[in-house]
Amino acid sequence: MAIGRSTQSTSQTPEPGAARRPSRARGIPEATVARLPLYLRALTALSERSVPTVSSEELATAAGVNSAKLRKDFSYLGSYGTRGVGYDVEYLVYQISRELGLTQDWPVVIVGIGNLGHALANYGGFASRGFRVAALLDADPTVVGNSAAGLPVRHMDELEAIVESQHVSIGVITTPPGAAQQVCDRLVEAGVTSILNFAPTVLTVPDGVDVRKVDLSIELQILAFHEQRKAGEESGQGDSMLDRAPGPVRAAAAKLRRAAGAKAEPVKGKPAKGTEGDLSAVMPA
Amino acid sequence: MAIGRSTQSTSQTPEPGAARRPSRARGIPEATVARLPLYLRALTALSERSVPTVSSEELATAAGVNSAKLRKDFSYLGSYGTRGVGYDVEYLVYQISRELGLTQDWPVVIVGIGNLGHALANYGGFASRGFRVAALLDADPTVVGNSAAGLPVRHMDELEAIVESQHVSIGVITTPPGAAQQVCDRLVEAGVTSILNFAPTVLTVPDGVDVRKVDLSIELQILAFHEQRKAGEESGQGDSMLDRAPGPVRAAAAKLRRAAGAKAEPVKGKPAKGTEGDLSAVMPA
DNA sequence: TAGATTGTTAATCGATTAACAATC
DNA sequence: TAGATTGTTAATCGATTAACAATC
Repeated sequence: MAIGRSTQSTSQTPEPGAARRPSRARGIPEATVARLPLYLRALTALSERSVPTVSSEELATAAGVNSAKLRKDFSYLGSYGTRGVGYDVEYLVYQISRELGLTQDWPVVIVGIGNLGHALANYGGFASRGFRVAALLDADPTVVGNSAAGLPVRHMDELEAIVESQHVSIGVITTPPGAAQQVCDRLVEAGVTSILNFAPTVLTVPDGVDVRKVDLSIELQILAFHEQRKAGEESGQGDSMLDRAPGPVRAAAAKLRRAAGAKAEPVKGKPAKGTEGDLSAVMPA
Repeated sequence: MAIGRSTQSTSQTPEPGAARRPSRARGIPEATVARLPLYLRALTALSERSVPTVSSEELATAAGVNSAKLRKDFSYLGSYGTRGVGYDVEYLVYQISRELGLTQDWPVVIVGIGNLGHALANYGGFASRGFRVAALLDADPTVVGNSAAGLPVRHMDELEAIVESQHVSIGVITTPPGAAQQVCDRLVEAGVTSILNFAPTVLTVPDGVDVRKVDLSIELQILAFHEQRKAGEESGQGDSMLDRAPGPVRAAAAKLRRAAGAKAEPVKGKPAKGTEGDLSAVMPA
């Protein structure tokens, strides 16, 4: 591990764990920042319907949060509402946009134009909120030159020149996991200071660089956890007696299993739901 | 809002806001559950390199968290380590897999086979961890019948039959935003109880249904917020004097602006970085 | 003025972290 | 035994929430 580099997993919403990230900027908590885009989206929809004002209760419902939280969040931005009336939709759209930095244009490069990179290049929500695809980049000569979303795919060699000439500060990584760190290093070296990582890789970046990650596999695993819990509750089946045994018994069993050099192998291809994990691979006979 | 339905935004990591979600299952905090997949990924990499044991410090580094947090997380699962030695890699892979429900197979349907649905269907990480694509579905007749990732795209009409016959409990929504709620309703009605939503829509689901969302646009906006802050710090430029003014002054200005019927319009197409938001649209002359 | 709704307070809850006793 | 490392404790920090005074 290089000194002065933080492994900023800097993942989802709060995660104040990420060591050196200044958890609040100008006093706005991370959790609030993460909700501002939700409010903005709901407000934009109201704006399109020409709704002039909205109460915290209505807006909270539209954004999927509770109104106390919303009012608290807005209180960090300032006093933008009117007691007894609510919030001016247009005005709040502007204030939140400004707070999020969306009143300026953010050129973005996407590196790795496989299926996912292609999908992102075509993603409408990209352009709609101040983000502009400055370039699509790939290392594969058979992909370079193709066009995606009306833009040519350019070779990685051009990365530095593009980042510098177009003042790109945000990079999106959609490469295979093996290439992600290397691409990240080049982006950072070229001057990118914010990275959105779709590769299932923990990126190491210098201080001052923000990394957020989007990880399909992790999301599914979290759902599976809750799904399993639901199934267990409803059928009454759950862990084996042994796994529910009190600490000492369990520890002794663990020792046995380790001593046996147990090789764990998740069971695959079994019918779903109501299937117990096959313990035979790790349980002593 | 229908009674008995919760708008479970149930977004990223902690978000204990989500009203009725039982925030811990068998005592495992949500924040810990969300990190288990990270540990599992790091452990799997060690396993592939045939590393027999790992310390909390090493594993924490590989997963991008600190070791105190990792040990605390593992303490919720049980006592699976050996003091003075560390953790048995294979054994821990198995225990975490089991905890996450990955020792069983989870059939998944993907609804909406545009660019993103296509990308997900091809996503390797899908199959690798107990998730199996049971079907790809789309409402568009010109898409139905195409094949993606070796599977035929089937018509939405088949949704209910597929969910029931294959015991699908997890659905992935990659439709346009306008169709998402309707698709969600059908999935839930058919028996799906976990939904991963890629559409930028707040989904309303009955109690007992988990929703997680992945939202590219939100991630980029959060990055933009921090990026703007960095730019402001380094150049000393930031808000206008007025916007930094103390409460009462700001409130008075707000009132003026509202009275003027200000129309906010984010400024687009401007050169990036170092551009101030154009306030002319919302500021009184 | 009376009703409505914000902005803030204070209590509660959950997550993080450092430190260290337990123990391999 | 001595060194290493876990599992747990307790303090701290940040986020959520209900309630209500301020005020439109």
